[in-house]
Amino acid sequence: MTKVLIVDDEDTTRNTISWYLKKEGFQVFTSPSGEDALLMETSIQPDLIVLDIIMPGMSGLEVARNIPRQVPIIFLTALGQETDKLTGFNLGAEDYVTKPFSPRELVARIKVVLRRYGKSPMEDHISCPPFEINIKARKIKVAQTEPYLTAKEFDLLLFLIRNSNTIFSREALITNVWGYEYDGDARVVDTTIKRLRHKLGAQHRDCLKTIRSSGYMLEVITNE
Amino acid sequence: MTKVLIVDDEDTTRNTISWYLKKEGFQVFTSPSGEDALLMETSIQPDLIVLDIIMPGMSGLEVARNIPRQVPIIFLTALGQETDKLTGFNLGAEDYVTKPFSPRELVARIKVVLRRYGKSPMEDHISCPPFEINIKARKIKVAQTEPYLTAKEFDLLLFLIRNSNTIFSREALITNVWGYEYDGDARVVDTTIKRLRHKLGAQHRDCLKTIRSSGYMLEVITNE
DNA sequence: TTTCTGTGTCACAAAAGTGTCAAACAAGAA
DNA sequence: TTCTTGTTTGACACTTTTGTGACACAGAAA
Repeated sequence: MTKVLIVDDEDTTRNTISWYLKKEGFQVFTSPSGEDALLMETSIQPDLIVLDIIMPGMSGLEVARNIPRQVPIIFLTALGQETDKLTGFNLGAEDYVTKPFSPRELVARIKVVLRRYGKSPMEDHISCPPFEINIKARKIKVAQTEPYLTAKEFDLLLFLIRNSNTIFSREALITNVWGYEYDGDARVVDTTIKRLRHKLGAQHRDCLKTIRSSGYMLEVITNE
Repeated sequence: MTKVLIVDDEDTTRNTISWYLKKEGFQVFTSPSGEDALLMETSIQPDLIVLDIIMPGMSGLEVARNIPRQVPIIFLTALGQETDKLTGFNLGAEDYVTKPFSPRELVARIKVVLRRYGKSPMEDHISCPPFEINIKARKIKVAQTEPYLTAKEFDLLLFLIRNSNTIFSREALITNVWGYEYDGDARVVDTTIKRLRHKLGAQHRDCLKTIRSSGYMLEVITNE
């Protein structure tokens, strides 16, 4: 699974790119600030970073300077900031995209850079009986049925499937599925789990285990 | 099991951080004062310390200065104490978090620092015949069976397995399993042991030895 | 605009876990 | 044996945690 981290202070930009990349089967992480991005970088270890240069607080260039690891970066920049371009390439930038840009173009460039780095193409299908997930289409098949899941439901289930047979506290699920900055009641998880169980039907609702006073877990049969 | 020591004079701060960390599977110790913290540090040998700078009595910086061992420290500081920041980094601070802070952010930073130090939050499997413990799923296998254990039962058994063939007094078990702050009858241990024995069944209930007027011990065969 | 869908919050009911207690019981000392 | 001390156990009350339906609200769609 190829991980891409998007750093930009504008919500719309983040969301747009994120949406297009998810559709292509990437695992997407976003951060609205350079400071947070640095933290996330270490823990996520993304395969590529899309980095806005102009941000309040720490600039994209500073972020790039402070990343210890060698990771390809694509900078987003306003029209005609030629000096930045030079600095950026010195910092190991792989590419530049000038705002405003077409998301499709950005996705294409991301793919090019990843290919250059020998990253395997993104996964687009996961099989984890009884689940079959088509990531690009964001569709899930359980045994014969193909229940309709909303965005959050899908994300949560996908995360649990990727990490099956592991307990996650509500907090952990919040940070992994709802995201870093989400601040709200952790019991949304309960509600979403409930909705998922309902949609999975009597047959498979039991895959979603409650581990009392610890959290939730997706249990699937492992044939060791 | 990764140990984190939290030092802060405010009860709420201590408790909040503690709660979030425990949810993530860390073993948490807390201290309301710098003096105590120093004592605890030597006996506990935590993997990371979260240290408030401003405290009555000994300040966080002094504490840091007096810790002989090399251990990563994350300082908590009030907004804009820039001078402190410098001093702290000289004392080997790994990170700074400015109060007020989001607990989720702090947890994320703690994980980053621990990763940098090559510590992961949890091991995931223990084998100690006839016991097999899957920590990620909080499941325990005894010979063929897989008895359902409640949270406390699991914690107690896990502790005893980790420290098998060692006698613990009820008080010791209370502080290690129930936690420092627990104040209640130490005889809960008796009840929990009883419930465990019941669930282990006739085959293995004898692993849980009673050492009259000393405490309890888990006895397993060691083949040296 | 109005309508519809997805998402989060809340309050309450139901379920499950935990601690306390007292009586019955065992071990060891005198 | 008998006494004393410490342990086992079941019952019960109480607390915590979870499930669920109803509702509010925002943003997309019509």
